[in-house]
Amino acid sequence: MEDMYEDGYTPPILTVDTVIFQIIDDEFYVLLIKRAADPFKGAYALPGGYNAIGETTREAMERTLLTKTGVNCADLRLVEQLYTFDTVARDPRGHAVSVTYMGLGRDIVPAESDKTQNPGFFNVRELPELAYDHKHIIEYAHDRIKSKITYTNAIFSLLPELFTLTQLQKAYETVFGRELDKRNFRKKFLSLNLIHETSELHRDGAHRPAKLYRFNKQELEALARSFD
Amino acid sequence: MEDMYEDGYTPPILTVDTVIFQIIDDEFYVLLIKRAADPFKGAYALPGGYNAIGETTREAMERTLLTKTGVNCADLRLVEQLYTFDTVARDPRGHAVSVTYMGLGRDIVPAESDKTQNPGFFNVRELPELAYDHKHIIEYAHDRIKSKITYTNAIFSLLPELFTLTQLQKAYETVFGRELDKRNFRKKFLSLNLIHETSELHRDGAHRPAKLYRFNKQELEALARSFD
DNA sequence: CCTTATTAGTGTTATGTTGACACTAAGTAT
DNA sequence: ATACTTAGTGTCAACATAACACTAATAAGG
Repeated sequence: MEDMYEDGYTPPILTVDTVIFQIIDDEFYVLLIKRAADPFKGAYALPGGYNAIGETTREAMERTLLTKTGVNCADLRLVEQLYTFDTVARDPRGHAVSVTYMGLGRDIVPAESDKTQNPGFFNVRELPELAYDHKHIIEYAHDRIKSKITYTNAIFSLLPELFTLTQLQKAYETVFGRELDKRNFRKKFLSLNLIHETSELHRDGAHRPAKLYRFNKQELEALARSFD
Repeated sequence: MEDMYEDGYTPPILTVDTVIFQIIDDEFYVLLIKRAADPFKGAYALPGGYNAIGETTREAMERTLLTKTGVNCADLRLVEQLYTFDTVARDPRGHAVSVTYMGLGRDIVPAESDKTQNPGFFNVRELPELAYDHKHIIEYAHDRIKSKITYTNAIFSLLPELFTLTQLQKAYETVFGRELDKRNFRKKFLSLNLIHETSELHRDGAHRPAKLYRFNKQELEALARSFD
């Protein structure tokens, strides 16, 4: 039992857990599953699972996300490792180590099927009871993205390719959970030179149409100045 | 071989690696060992090792640090997890996952003995050839602490309990690797209310003695405003 | 076509922060 | 007493932040 490796080394259990966020109707949502088995059977939890030998934690994350929620990691716009938690006793057999990831995207639709475990997006302001320390992990991820959008262009990952300045501001407000001043926001954000105006307009009802903008890059880049 | 766990799950190899920094003579140093065995026999590397079953990564870090360098984690002033690297092929038997930690302290002395592996502090500006991707991990850790001292009081961990403003400024300059303006530094840092003056003076040669200061807290706290 | 409703879009001012810059103060050594 | 060395201090200009209200452009409905 102990000599799987030649020198008698036995590693602990390794798992991954993933926090997928997206904005829906100007609210911030996180992807959860309902646990089908003990421990915490019937409770909600982050999608995750065991990290098998021979796969990277990133690969294990992509695999478990697809299996448990039907979400393809390639449809996410930004994925990054968050933190590694020792405190998650995922497995009744003993101590487990969980590497966590955060993923951001738009129009992500979990697939309901036999193999999936009732995946769905939940408003982060009204979370159900969560298994393990997953509430803590979600808060950690939320803090990370709040911080990240102040010194990078990470907000692109939550927006469509073409967007109005109002949509951009709303995305910030949704992540921050507070309102921002319209004129100050526009002045500051435009000075960062992360986006450029297009010739297209967004028509959306009985009012003046808004110019549509596009990010210069759809990859993460750090800002010269921080944003807030 | 595959059924150590009842359901056939076999975890990958789990290791920890630790980046210990301290300031010596106004230069920034990192703790390295000389590898006694292949792979990379004879090359320098971060202290680290296998994470056994039943211990947390933090416990594995403390254990391997003590074993390989004689440094007791309790003598460090600040320890935090950095990142988990999949890319460290520590083990020729295959893919390994390495959880890394950063530790900061002062007057840390590695112990030379049979069990230790030639531990010593190396100036981060003149590093020897390093095993694995440990150079990358050290740079990652260095970036982290550079950033951390701009929005927390983390610098306390590199200073003695009583210190002068000049020593404080030198500590920042050492971590940043660049010089700061004396008047602006003092004005800004004192406005953060992290430290208070004591009645003691530091006499150090044929010149005006300097007031000694003390941190209000010897624990990590975030700043209201960022510092730079 | 005119009115209304609705969101888009814009500038100024006061306050605070940053960054550049040079001299006096207090001690020791000779 | 003089020289030397590090400690300690203030101003000003440039820039960033935060508070704040009106006009512009369109669609819908009468």
